[in-house]
Amino acid sequence: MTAKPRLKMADIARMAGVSTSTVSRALAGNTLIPQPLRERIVALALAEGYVVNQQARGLRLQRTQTINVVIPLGHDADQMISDPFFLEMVGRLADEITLRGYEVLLTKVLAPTQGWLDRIIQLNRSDGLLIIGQSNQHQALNAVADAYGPLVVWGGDLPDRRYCTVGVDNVAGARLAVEHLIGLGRRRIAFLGLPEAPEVGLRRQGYLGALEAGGIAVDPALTVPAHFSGEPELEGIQYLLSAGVSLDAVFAASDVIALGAIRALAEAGLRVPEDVSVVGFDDVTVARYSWPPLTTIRQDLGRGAREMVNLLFARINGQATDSVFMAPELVVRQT
Amino acid sequence: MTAKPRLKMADIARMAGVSTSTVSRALAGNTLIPQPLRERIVALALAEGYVVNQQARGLRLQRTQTINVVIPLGHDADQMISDPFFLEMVGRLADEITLRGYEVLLTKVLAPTQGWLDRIIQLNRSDGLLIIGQSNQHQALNAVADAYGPLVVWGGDLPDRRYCTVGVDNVAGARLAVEHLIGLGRRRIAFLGLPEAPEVGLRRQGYLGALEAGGIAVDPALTVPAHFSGEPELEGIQYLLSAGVSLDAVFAASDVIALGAIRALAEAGLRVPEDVSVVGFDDVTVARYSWPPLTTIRQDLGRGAREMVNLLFARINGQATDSVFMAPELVVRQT
DNA sequence: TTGAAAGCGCTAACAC
DNA sequence: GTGTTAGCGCTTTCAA
Repeated sequence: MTAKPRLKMADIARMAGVSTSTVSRALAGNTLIPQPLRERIVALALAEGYVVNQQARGLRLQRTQTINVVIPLGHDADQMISDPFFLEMVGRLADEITLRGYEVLLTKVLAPTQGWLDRIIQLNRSDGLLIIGQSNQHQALNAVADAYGPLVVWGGDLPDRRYCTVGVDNVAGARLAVEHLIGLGRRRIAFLGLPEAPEVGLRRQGYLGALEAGGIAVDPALTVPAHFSGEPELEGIQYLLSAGVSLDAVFAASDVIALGAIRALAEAGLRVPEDVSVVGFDDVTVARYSWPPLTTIRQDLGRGAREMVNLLFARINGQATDSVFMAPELVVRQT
Repeated sequence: MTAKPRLKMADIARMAGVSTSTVSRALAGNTLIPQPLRERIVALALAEGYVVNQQARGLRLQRTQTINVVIPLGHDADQMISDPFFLEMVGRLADEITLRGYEVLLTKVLAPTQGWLDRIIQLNRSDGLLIIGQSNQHQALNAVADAYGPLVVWGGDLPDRRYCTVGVDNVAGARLAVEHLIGLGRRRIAFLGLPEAPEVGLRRQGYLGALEAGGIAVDPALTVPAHFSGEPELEGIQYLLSAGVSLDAVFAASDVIALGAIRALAEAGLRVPEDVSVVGFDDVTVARYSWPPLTTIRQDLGRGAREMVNLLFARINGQATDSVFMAPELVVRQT
């Protein structure tokens, strides 16, 4: 293995018998350089496998051609992003960013500490920030948004929000879900999810609103704080069942929680949807693959990612942008 | 929104009444600077929210403190990485890389063209490459590995492989799966997967080997090229069923394909596992959440990611490394 | 049309 | 101990 030294622009310049200025201009497609020479230099670079060093270029130009996708993990103690929703979002964002000729820097912030956002910005590693989920960092986001423009957040519409946000109308989505369950004749509807997470909190608001509108009294025993991912959501339902709480429906704050619940119900000998109806939230890919296929509230991830990236690039160009909250959609499948 | 100018080291130096050299040394924890002064400078930087500009630092130091996670998409026409296996791998790698104080640059290569790997290297955006999946780039990887050290690939053990690889013994895994099915008394075992993908090809080898060892004649009609992700895998099984091919078991090259198959079987009125047994490959998170829970071949993603990152850092430090192929494990659940 | 030279923000060899 | 200075690889102003 002979580590061959990397080429620099000066090498190409020497080979071509011109200065680095000329190479730089030629590679940038500058029409000051006559086309034949330009093409000769471009061909030479290609043949030698030379590409401009982005680190040096970035320092000079004061930009990085990179977007930082950040996942703050304030609630989730476990180190992993295991929720497929986050993972799919990362994939979609990466597609959109790549499409625009930018690179993706992926950052997970395990325990957001004072100044974490400032730090990321000062590091000068990206031209803009895409934050997936507000976690428990609503105030930190507000504080930074006043002084730093190129920032777009995926999340819910919280009061006093001053940062540009893309998301779904969580309250409306939850209402859709619970109204559907009520329409099915269900009355004992459990809510599974950690309400401290902003979006889950909004979904719980929608749940409570729909119950009230349906004339159903809220039973606090039917709310179980389930984690966003991992195994613990199994325990949520198991806890309810072992406590002897009767229920005929479950509204879960995420599809993963819903799938866990279905499994726990099945293990307890309850049939879905005959004995208990279940509705999830997200319409993650696996919701379609589970059996029975999961009824859920669809968030259009593809569109969400596109909106986020569009807004971010607008903001990078100094434009002001509004937030976008998309209408959620009930996808009735078989649970 | 007042875009406040970013601080540079010179600003901190002025505030502290010292030179930038001193600040640089202090921030680096250099003991040449007396501890009180060092602490004063560190405190000042913290108070001002100053962090060293990584772009400038990287140029000077000739390193980026960044690992490039690359996903070559040679087979899959669709732009998305939708297979949860890839997505989970990205998450795990990100965890391991972050743990070591490095950043993650995520790159998807949609249609790998001549010289794509050289280009990534010449871009100088990372200190090492982690390639997820060989796709159809075995030769390109071999070619580059001779001259570029810090490169580790997730994939199968192909002949003539010269690059450092981490993966699972795909042949053994497939054998495990098919032996299990044979042990269940199954004889008409279908194989679902695109054999052009290297790992799938190896899994098919194991499938054929196990059939032979079990004294079962191979029926070519039972091999259906199913895509790695997306909906098309549904069609695979549907095609078989509509063609009137009888089968009593399915070995799928991935869990996603297996889940699609289960759904197609259910829609055709066939019960899993009563009428048809199904075994997947990967043990992706959702394999546990599906109902019935999927029997599958487990690849230890956590360990795999750890091995890849460890090997990569060893190689960054100039060490030679061996490849690692882990023993797969049959996880018997209910299909 | 092309090249020389300055400078992006940082680190470290060298001088004091 | 601390500061001066050179230079990492590039782009672009300025001069020719």
